[in-house]
Amino acid sequence: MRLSLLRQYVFTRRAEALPVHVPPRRSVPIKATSRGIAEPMRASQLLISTLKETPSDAEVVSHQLMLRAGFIRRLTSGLYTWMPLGLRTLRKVERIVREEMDRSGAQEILMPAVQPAELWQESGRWEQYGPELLRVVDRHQRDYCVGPTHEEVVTDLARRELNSYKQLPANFYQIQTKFRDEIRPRFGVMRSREFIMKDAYSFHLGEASLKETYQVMYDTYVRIFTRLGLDFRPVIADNGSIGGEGSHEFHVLADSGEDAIAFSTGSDFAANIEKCAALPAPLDETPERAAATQEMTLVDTPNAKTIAALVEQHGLDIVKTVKTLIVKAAEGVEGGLIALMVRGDHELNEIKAEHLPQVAAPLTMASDEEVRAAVGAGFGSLGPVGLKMPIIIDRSVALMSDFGAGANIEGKHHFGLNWERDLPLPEIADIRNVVAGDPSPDGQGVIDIARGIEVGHIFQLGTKYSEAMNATVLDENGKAQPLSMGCYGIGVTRVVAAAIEQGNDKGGIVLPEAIAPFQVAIVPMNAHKSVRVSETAERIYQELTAAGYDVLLDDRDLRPGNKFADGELLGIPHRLVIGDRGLDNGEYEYKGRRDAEATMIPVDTLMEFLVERSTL
RNA sequence: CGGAGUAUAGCUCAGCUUGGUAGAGCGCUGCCUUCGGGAGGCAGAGGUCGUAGGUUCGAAUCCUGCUACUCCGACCA
Repeated sequence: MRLSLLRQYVFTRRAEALPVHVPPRRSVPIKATSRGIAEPMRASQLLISTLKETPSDAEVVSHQLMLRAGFIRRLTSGLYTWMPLGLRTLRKVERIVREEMDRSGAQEILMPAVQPAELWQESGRWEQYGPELLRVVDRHQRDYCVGPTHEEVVTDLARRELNSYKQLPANFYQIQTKFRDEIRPRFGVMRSREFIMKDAYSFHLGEASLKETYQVMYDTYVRIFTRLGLDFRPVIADNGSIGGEGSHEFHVLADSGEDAIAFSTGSDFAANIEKCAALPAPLDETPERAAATQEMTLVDTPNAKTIAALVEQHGLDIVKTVKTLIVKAAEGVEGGLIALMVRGDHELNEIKAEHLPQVAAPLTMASDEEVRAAVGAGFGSLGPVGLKMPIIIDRSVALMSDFGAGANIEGKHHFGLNWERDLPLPEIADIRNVVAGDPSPDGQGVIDIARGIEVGHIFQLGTKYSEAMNATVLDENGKAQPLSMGCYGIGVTRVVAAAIEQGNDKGGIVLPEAIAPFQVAIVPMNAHKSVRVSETAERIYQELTAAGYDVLLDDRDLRPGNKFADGELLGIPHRLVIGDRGLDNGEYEYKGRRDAEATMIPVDTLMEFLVERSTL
């Protein structure tokens, strides 16, 4: 179509659609700063929908504050509108991600959000993925899904476009809306159904090249999260069925995080607790079982149904007690049940347990009735002695001596138990969560536990998709070889929530300068009366904007208290108050978002002062 | 999917037990006053009480179905 025709068409359509409403001309034109953010910048022209009260359905701080600050509004469960203020922050996150991805040599593309079922059938995930995959049917009754991830599409792209080893390695990324039909969306944008993700996919001939790019992406992620101003940690993750060492998660540290991560106080080691190996004993203890010193006794413990009660009522050291948990066994195990034992002060790691071949996946605890039918006693009286089912004990349980356990008789426990004397030593496995103080699996230092929000994940996929979808290139010998793949994700929308989860106080949001909706808020005092104030505020605003700062001029007709409160709630790092009082002394008032007190700064030092205080 | 709960004004909630025709605070509109930490006064707008049915002379209130949302659990890069 000729451009002139197109113009005419567009013009006509526009004229039809918008015949009446002509938006008022802005007094200052919209423009782009050096950061590329187009700015409405005058508060009176911006939708600043702040709430004084906390909406009742928001559970975590970041969600509460994002609603109160007018960053987001909920449409329905798991779906959110990004309001002007929130979008500014989101765009800044995207921008940093994009800049660093580009710097790493990755190429940006944009794939469709809606994907044909055929590709997913080819990879086998149409069946595997389950109800989290939102499936839709078009008018021709063809099946599609709304993409939760893009391995299939990108592998399809690669098999069409990549033919030769000479085109490799290649890394493609996009920043795009995904949809996962989460069973239970929660915490606002932290676990929503629709979200924005940066996902990258690299293609290689051979492992070495993959590992090289993987390392580049690891370094790129460190740069990204550092620039975002977040307290984060790369954490070893498990590759599951694919195997290998090639997976890291990036976690933002926050108490409300959904994941527990174990890290060493003596090295860089960090792992998701789900996957962190638990060594049998602390380093300063002998990893051998102490000799038996007590006789096995049968004790009446009618009121001791829990470990805590047992310890309380019978003076047992908690590390001399064991928990016996009965779960459904994998098919083929006689009786259908299996017992798992961990020390009284430890917790079963359900992921590890589920991976045991004898245990049914998903892990299912046996009901009280099932246990009574099989054992003759209920929860609280279970133990290994005479138990007629397979038993698997944790490594640390194997090292116990003189310990107490339920006797499989209602209201009775055995004390003074010893393996290989009173009962045979069962199969041993690592089935517990590591706890603070455990030795680090890398042999250096001890484990400490922190909570984290997973904001990034990098992964060496290998040839899983390329083989399933027949994506090959010719190598130097003219032979077709399957592509090795890596994939690298960052939850962009989740990053915003995580940043707020990490940065907040009574006043509201405290964002790093790199991603705050504005860097500087200018609050003129009494601007409607003092021409001097309003003109000065206007001038500073122009100067700072020209200098590349992202500035909000709060020209709203509100009382100062409202503006101060809003500025804090929004998390704007720098605040300048322009008032007659200060101007009489040749000063502006400055307050950093984290500062307890405001400081007066001489008018002519403003620029240097801001440069010094700015973290960008 | 299992368990629990909620649904009344834009937001936070009261009213429901014991049925009698709709309330508060905040927010919003106008006017006045005020202007350095979410001011004050006056006047207003705004609700088919989630929805469908039932009981009743009469239902926000009692009963039943449905829907939406929230929380706990199982699930999950």
